[in-house]
Amino acid sequence: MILSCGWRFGMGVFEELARREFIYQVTDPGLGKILDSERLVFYAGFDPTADSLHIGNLLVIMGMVHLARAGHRPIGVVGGGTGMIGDPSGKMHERQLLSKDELAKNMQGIKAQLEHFLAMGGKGAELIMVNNGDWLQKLNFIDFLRDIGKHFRLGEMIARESVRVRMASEEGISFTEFCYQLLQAYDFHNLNRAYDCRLQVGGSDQWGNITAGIELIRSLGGKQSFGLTFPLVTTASGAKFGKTEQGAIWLDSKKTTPYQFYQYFIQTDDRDAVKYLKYFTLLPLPEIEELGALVAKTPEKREAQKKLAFEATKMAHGEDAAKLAQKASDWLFSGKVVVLTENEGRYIASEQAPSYKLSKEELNRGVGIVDLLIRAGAFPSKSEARRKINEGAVYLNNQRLQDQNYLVGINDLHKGQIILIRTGKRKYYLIVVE
RNA sequence: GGAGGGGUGCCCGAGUGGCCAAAGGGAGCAGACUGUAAAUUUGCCGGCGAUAGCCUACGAGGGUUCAAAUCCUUCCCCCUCCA
Repeated sequence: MILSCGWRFGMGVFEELARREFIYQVTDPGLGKILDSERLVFYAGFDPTADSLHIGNLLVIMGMVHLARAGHRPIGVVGGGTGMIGDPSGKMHERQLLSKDELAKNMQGIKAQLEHFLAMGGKGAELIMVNNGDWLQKLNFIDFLRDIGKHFRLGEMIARESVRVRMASEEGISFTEFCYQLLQAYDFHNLNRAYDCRLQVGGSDQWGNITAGIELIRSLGGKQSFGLTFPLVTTASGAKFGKTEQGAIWLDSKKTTPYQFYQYFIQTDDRDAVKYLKYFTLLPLPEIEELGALVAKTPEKREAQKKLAFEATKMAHGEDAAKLAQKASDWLFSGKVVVLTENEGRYIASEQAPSYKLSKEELNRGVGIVDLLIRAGAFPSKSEARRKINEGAVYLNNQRLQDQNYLVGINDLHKGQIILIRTGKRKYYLIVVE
């Protein structure tokens, strides 16, 4: 469907999203038309448990980017109120209340990241950032029951997928969690009142909460509002997307360096490459199709993965950082590097890859390989390090090292001032000597 | 409030007095093969330690016993039914 609204080569944003496989469910098939003919205010919610988002949030972020590019105004909602209630089902640990300072800090971090992504998407409408604690904490229970609770039917609330699954599960569901949908519905209603926000987007697990909001708005006499959910990002091999042994891949370069970010994406399964290009880059679809053809024809060249890694890193960290990450990766994975020159090593270490500083004196004395592996962060315990050495998983300057008692010394320092440690096939650690 | 069932390692789950650091599966890591892919296959998978061994662990505390994940007791939490 080609609509005449001018701003996207004739393709409406909904169509674009659809072709990029962003659309999982829509509350009203007419949404596409409205998105192409009106400027809407829309929102997505984020958990303020950390001062950074991670790539599990990336699809929602990119969805916002597409919408914002098309002229729709984004609101980022941080769950400072709902986050306080949280999910109490995990037995021991009651959800910690975030302090005001923490919350403010986390919200600030998330806001900056969203703004960054929106800016990378080109000029779009300015982001509004709000904390739902601002209104949720003011609520009075009796008023809430009378004004809001009245509009909810228990049958519907219980029938919701998220609730039903939990009720059927062994651990059940607490009243608090059960009420979550009310609060999120109230958020939407509140944003609808305050900003004329008429669209909520989110992950597919948010469907029930979103529709609850839409119904509440309607019951309270608001204009028609909409919901749109994005699919769950999966990996072809069944692993969780965005999880590594070190934990989540964060968007904050202090938590996950651009090099690590780049590495995560370059390791993408062939079967996922095209999908991720559509999701996580702004490359035009025809270009993505071409890359897809290359995956089919010459998969060993990994062109799609390289492009994906570069573009995704660029979105998250900017073009300069993406180039640095790419260069560092090229060096390390060229297959030729036995010993890095000082310049290369310093460059990689300072910019990107995990590195560890060692003094010259200490190196003169010699450092046990097991200790060094732990200090460099390669393994969490000596047992683990020893085990891996025995398995042949440890490489010193790209030479397999199988002597647990090996003392790393000054002789391991060729050309430059760098010692290259690798564990497994692709995890590098640089030891920088000074 | 009553009756019954349950809480085991990252997750699922077996184990009802010693042979249990705890079967099996999943996830993860590593070796082989490869393309920084997948599939396959092999190994590892609480910590310290070269081995022996030691320490920490089966919801939390206390107890019985030479010996407890397993028995007793108190407490906490979850599920189902009844009130």
